[in-house]
Amino acid sequence: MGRRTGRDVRDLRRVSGGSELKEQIRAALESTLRDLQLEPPAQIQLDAPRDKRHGDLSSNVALILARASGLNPRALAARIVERLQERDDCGADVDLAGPGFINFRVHSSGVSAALRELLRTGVEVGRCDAGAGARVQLEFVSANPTGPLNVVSARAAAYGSTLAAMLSLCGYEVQSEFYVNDAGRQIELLGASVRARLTELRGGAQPVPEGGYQGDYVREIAAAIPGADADAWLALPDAESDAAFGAFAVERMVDSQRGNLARFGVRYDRWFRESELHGSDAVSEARDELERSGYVYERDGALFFRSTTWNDAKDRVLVRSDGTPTYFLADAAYHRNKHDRGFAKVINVWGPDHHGHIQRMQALARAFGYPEEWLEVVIVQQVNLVEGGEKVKMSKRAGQLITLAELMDEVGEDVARYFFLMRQHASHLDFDLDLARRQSDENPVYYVKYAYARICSIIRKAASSGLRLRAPELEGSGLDPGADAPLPQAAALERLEEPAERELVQQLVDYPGFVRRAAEAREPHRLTTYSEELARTFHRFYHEQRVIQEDRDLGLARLALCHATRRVLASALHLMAIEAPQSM
RNA sequence: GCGCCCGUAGCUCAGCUGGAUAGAGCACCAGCCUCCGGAGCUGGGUGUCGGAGGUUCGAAUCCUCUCGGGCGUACCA
Repeated sequence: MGRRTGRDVRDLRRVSGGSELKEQIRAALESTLRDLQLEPPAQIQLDAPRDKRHGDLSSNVALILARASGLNPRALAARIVERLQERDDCGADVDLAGPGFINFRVHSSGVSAALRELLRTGVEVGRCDAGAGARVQLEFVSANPTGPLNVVSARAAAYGSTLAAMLSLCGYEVQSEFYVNDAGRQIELLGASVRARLTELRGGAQPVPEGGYQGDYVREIAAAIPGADADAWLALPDAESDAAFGAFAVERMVDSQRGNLARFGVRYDRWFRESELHGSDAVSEARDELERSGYVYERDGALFFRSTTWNDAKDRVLVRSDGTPTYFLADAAYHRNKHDRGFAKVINVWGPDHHGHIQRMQALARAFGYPEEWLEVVIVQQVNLVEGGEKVKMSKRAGQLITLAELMDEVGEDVARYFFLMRQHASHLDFDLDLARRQSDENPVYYVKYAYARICSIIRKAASSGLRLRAPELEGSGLDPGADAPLPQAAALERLEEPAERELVQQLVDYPGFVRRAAEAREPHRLTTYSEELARTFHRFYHEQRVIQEDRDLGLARLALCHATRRVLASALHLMAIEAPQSM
């Protein structure tokens, strides 16, 4: 898989992203520009304006080309509009507005054709081939197996799993991975802590070591050790004993983390053990390769990596003066391993405490000779739980952590996922526990779910009064797939002319491109915004127009609109791993 | 000190990689159920987009500086 330049990506977008309608207008516009002896810009901007009065699509070409053409933007736009109006291949009414925008109001035949296209695309709305099968690895959470998952890990889990689903829908071959740090000093400490608690359980007295783990879960682990094993491990010399207890504890913790993540709707393609690297030659190979690269030197008996070559604040230690490898070297080996596995791109989702590590990691990738865009690091910012208007104090040492499991017990999986996804990942998140607990209209998750349930209800109701459409994706869903009535022809859908209907159609048609842009920007939170807006438009449509009514053709057209909305909402909720309820 | 992130309505935040009069929710007020689900809809008002420069037809968005807040800055992981 070769490097993909920005240009390649743009070209792909044009092929796969835009609706036919948009491409038709784009083509007409390009051709008009050539008629006027103007070179069309590399990428003609043609977007839906915020304000509906400006039409369905709007282009800024006149503003862009004004300088080159020697005309002021408005005059140039006027000439372009004039030419466009003479053509009949545009499928839209054209007019000039503002400082030189060219606005298109798509004919209703075009709108209905777009809707029909969406309804015909099969079960997977929003699927496109922007990724062209490129292999992407997405690593997220990767919390140490030394304690339960906290809320930042939970946020990263919601973020990462949703992004993975989005990329996958956009044609990338995604592998999700959890890196388990099951080696090193922290594991020894965990083992020693468990051993201390076990001794305590047996009536002895042994303090938890300096810097060890204090939480109750350590006692629980100790209590779960089979007696015979415990006897044997206690008899070992200290270092080996710690290691034995540590290994047991790690397995317990990983199982628990895996279980909680699964409950949270997150499953990984692979759980990668750091110990796997140490057990093979991977670590020493990474070290050798770095030494060959020449970006390595020895000082004070330790081996340093010259990461300052790539703007890191200081050089980093690879091997300590006592001869033991650092976590950083293991990480080097890990990323080398990722590269060897053939990923075209690797995305690491890290917590806020790791943002200082980005430079050195990028430096490593550079030293290994990987392309600049190969490694992408995303930081998911911290989470404040807010209750009664105040931040909940969380102290790791006192064991007063709110865990993912507790959060799910408290507010439910769907609410938790949605709340974590509501905010941009780079922003600190205030998680309002009071609001999250409320199962009411104030809680935005239910707003979206309610819209979905309402649509399902309408579909049921319509079927019982003889109004039904063929909708194969509803097989086995409990909703009537209505095998007898085919999808209305575009002509029938043309009757969807009310403002609420047109707006709904346009939001629906925009969905595939929206998902793709959100995926490429690594911003899954946009799905929540989109879902809420779509739900709002649907509710308005529902209040303004009746689906089930005398005029059967109009009823079928509106029912088709309901089906399309249902599919898109289902897709968005599915990407977020949130249940779409048929009733609530 | 250095680095990263964030400053948008009273509060919590959107703003889809530069577009037209900056938008939602919450909170407050007033309306809407003989009718497909009222967990809904409709109206009512809020802004020096932290500040100052710059880039250009056009800036919340890009660049520089600056002021606040947060986090990070281990031969820990």
